Amino acid sequence: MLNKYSDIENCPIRNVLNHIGNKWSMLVLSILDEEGLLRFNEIHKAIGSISQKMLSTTLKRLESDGLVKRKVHPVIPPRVEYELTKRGKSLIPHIKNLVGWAVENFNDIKDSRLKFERLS
Amino acid sequence: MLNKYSDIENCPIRNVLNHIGNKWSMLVLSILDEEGLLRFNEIHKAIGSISQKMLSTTLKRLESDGLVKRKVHPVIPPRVEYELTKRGKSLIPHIKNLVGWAVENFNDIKDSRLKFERLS
DNA sequence: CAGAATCCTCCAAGATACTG
DNA sequence: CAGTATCTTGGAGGATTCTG
Repeated sequence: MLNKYSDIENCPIRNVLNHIGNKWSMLVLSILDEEGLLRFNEIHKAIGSISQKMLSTTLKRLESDGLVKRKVHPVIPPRVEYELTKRGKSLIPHIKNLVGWAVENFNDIKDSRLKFERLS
Repeated sequence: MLNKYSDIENCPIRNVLNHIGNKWSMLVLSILDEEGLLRFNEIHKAIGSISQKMLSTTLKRLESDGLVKRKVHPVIPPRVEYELTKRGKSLIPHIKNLVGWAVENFNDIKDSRLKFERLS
């Protein structure tokens, strides 16, 4: 370990992103927070642009981290429902704060980007 | 726009991740917050494992978003210093909250993962 | 309905070498 | 010292097909 920032396995900053910093995780968590209990296809329709494979992968990762609970009803056709766990719910406020910051600052950031491009 | 979650350009959730959800941005922001004004090579050494190219790319993106200020001193050899802007500083508390959550929950998450793997 | 399996594309990220 | 300029690659993500 070179220093306190370079230890990938145990650096909390790095680990945050490896858990929820991928393309779909925060979006799925936010939807489950807003909509509550949802079936696979309901989440699928809510996002619209996600593929079945990526939704499946994302849900599996969130389930393995204990952020989402998967309930299988043994009926035909299958009925599988997803909802946030207690741990998942505890993450929601932080996501909302981040989203709130992004909403507040997005226009200014877009302006900064335009200025930056004109100077390049 | 299919619904409120699927509009990639204007969805704040998606935009948060596109800005700071890449591999190095949050780490660089955190280091600049803790260490204050730093030269290019000082950041490079602080992280250790990042390549010059990725550090350059990351700093440029943060600068273009107005999160980091770049000061060039016209001397030889070159001296370039980086520090957080006001906007960059306003993001720090949210990052810290997220990191705090990750630190608190990381052991439990690792346990969940092990259990999940044993059942698969 | 809820996915698994397969194949494919593309780009973030890395390695290396060079420079004002 | 503080970067570019190229080249390369692993793997996230996507498209399509199949199934209990």
